[in-house]
Amino acid sequence: MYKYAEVIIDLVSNAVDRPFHYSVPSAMQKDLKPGMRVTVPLGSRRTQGYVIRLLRETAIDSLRDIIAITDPEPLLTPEQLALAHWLSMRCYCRIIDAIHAMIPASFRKGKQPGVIQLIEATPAAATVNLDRAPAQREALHLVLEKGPLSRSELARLGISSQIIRSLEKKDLVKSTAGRPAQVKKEKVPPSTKPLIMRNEQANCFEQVSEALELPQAQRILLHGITASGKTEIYMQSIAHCLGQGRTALIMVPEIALTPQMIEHFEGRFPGLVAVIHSRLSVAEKNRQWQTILSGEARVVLGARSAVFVPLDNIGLIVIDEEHETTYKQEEAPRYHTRDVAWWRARHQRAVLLLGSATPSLESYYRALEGDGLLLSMSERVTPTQLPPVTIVDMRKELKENHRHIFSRPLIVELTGVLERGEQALLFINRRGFAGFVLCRECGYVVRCPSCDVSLTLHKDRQLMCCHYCAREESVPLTCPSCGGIKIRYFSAGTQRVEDEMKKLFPSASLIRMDSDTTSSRQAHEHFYRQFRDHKASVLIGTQMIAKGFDFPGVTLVGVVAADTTLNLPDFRAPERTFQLLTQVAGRTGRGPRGGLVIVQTYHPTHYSIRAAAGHNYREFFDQELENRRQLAYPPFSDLLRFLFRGPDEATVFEAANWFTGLLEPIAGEAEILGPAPASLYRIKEQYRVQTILKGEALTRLAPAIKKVIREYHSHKPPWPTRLAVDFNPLVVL
DNA sequence: AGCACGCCGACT
DNA sequence: GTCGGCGTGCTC
Repeated sequence: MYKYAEVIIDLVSNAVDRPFHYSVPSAMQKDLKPGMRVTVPLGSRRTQGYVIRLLRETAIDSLRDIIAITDPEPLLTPEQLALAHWLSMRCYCRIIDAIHAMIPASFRKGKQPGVIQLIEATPAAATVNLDRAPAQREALHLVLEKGPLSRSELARLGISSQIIRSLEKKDLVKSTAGRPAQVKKEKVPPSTKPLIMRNEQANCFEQVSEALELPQAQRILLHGITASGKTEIYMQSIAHCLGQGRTALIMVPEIALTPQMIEHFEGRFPGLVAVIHSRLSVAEKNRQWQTILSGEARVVLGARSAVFVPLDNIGLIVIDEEHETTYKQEEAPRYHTRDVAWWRARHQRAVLLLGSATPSLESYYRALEGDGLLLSMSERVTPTQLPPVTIVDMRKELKENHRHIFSRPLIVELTGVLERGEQALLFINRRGFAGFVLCRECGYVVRCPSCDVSLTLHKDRQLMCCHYCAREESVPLTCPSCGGIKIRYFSAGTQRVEDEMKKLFPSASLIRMDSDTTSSRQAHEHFYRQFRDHKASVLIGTQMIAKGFDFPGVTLVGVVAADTTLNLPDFRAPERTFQLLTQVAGRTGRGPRGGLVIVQTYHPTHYSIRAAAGHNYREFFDQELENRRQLAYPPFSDLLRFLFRGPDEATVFEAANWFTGLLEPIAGEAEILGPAPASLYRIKEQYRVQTILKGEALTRLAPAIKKVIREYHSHKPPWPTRLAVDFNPLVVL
């Protein structure tokens, strides 16, 4: 018998980030299982905790008893417990942070929904004589007749909970965890049939099927250009996997999880799909979770957080658009969905299928090196060509005295599109009107007083807005520095593009989509429909229009300023630019009239832009890989970022220096960069200083690093400086 | 995270 | 003399 339990306290604090041992009262020993939630004494009060392990013995002498078991069933599966431990080592997070990532927040407060107590008769009930307790006899009779009943059902039949308790005491009934009957969905989307695949597609599917038949975990990268039919391969692979009696987990970027997308899957696998994402209501999330726990759901479709769902017997994990940055969680636990998925694939001997038109450098390099399978598709499903891309050199435009934010070629093409009644997308990766406001006489730039960035002009509200802390200031009429009146607005945003469109083409109907106009999912849906139904001819937007807008009516895509992303001081800027341009370019040329892409840039010869224009992933990859090799950046190394932030500049540096000193003796071959001010040195009144550890296979250092982090947190007096640790961060700003 | 313990200022 | 301020330290 296990007399002791290892418990993780449900408090988000570094001070209790370690297992605590408790003794299990003998009455509880038969019920307590790992993964269960319990009430335990801690100091002078009670807290919730999670049992991570049962123990036969312990070296701790001052043991206290577990007070109670919270739910009838474990909240965490054995796989999730193992995964939580791995996550805490990999992401340097508290174990409780890892645990919280696996359980919906609504489950954690109060009782576990979807699980109810069912009252069931014990074998002893058949022979017992209850003549002197008629109420109990009647209750027992009902339970024997009608099988397990919930307390509420018994209450409806006139059996009080007092009676049930008496029967429990006599061991004539016992309560077990059960689930209420399923609520059936009213609407079932029309079912869809598998499509006939092209040769190339069928070939890729064949290879995935073969991998599914193998007994070991397999890693496959499916590199297919936009519209090459990756989704159909996913669908048929899922079907194959279900045919083996296994389940499938499908990850998509949050933004792709539209009602159309969900219907698509539900239509193909009616009654088998559970959908998990952050915007579900509490009740809906509970319902979806329940279908997973009960085994009713065989396919789980979800965004990032769904990678932790307690789905058993997984045969296939798909990560669609695997390069997307939304797969990285930017708060603790700072995991990458791809890494967690690969862990689970290995654990369950499943196939991990990564799909993308522009794979991350890490994934493509890994596949090229022979770690896993690389499948490629270079043809579109419909026999349309990839659109020709014209690069416009904005320096030349300027030299020839054309100062407009739209180059002459773009104006010509826009005119044509509007005359022919076609549609255009205008992409600009900045919201607002102007990126910064500058005095032409003294060069003064209006900056946010709390953050280390310039303010963005929002002309509609006549305000300047900080895109980091949302602070708003009025627009100065005269320069606050020199009193000059020659104020200019630099680098255009979506509002400016809208303004200029209205001036140039007053009769054109426009839609602007950015986080200012399109904050809710409903707004997103609304604009999507409007544009699809040709209620507007030009759609102006940020990143959010780069994905999922597959309209045959679109014959022109204009990238107003390709340099916005390229100029970010981040080593992944070229990769992000290439991905974005490729994605935007893929929005056109889907109809019979073909399409055209115009990219405006001040860096017309940059390889990211040239390769995107030539639809040549390999050209981009080879060049970028060489750069990464030179600088020993990923995939040739791992990065570990320690970000210190706090309100006092000197203290933040002091903390960072002290911590970095602790790191030196354990760094080994790894290189220590910093401490240095982060590119965004100040956000919301907080100074930010970072130290970056760069080296091959940093995971080997994990235990030692974990110790250093521990020491930092236990140092007295505690630093008022917060430390965030990020393994292989995607953005280093 | 919370809560007790502890060691210094202004009060019924 | 005590009540209570919040810095410091601990919780199986």
